[in-house]
Amino acid sequence: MRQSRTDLDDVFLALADPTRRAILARLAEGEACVGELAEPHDMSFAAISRHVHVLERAGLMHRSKKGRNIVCRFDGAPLDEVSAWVAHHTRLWEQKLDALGTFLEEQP
Amino acid sequence: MRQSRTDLDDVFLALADPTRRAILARLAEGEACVGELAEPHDMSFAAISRHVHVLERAGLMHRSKKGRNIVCRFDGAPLDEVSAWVAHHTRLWEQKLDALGTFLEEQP
DNA sequence: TTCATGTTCAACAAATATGTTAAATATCAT
DNA sequence: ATGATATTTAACATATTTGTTGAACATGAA
Repeated sequence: MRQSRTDLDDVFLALADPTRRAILARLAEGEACVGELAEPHDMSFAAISRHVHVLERAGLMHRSKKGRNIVCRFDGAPLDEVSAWVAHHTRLWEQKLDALGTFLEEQP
Repeated sequence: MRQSRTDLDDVFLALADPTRRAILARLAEGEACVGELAEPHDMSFAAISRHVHVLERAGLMHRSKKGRNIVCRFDGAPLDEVSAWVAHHTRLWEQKLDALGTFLEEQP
């Protein structure tokens, strides 16, 4: 029944969880392996591993093997789409508000 | 087990659905009642009504009664938080990339 | 080889999301 | 009052998320 997920769906969905945003915040500071990402969280390793997959599905990070670690690297590219969506709609809204204000001012 | 939802969770979650983004896009053009919002969607009225509630919970729109209609109005305020989060992390990431580039250039 | 480490995967449980239909509620028009 | 219109709510089904634990796998070290 559900429409297939778009890229933007995946990105917004990935960002809609505080643990995942924390992981991304950590990765924005520099690369880290899954173990390091898990460390600050009171949650099983496996759970973090899955959060990492959700972030990867959204394109917000990439993994690469390095010895027995998996190194994770932030990728901000999908955030551009988010920015664009938000900016576009914010602008539309503000224009409508301005138009309304002008209209009200012009009324006697 | 689940941590309580934050404002940002609600906003991102609300945005993570194409139907809801379409509703918001429509509202950014100007206010509309629930029936008008439902019209373009091949989905039951009740389903749209619930999407509207999700958007309202996120603070992205407000409802007010007008006769037998419920008028919905866009509110872009929560998008500022989204913008701020995205901008902050994009900036961090770019700084790290720049720093890495500089480091690589300085290597023999 | 053997053992510890880092990570994923499978199986499961509980919570949440998403949609449906039908009944309930409120308002406007006759 | 009666009936049509606009919206919500309840009851239900299904799918998805999110977490847990324990087994599986790959790699590096002894």
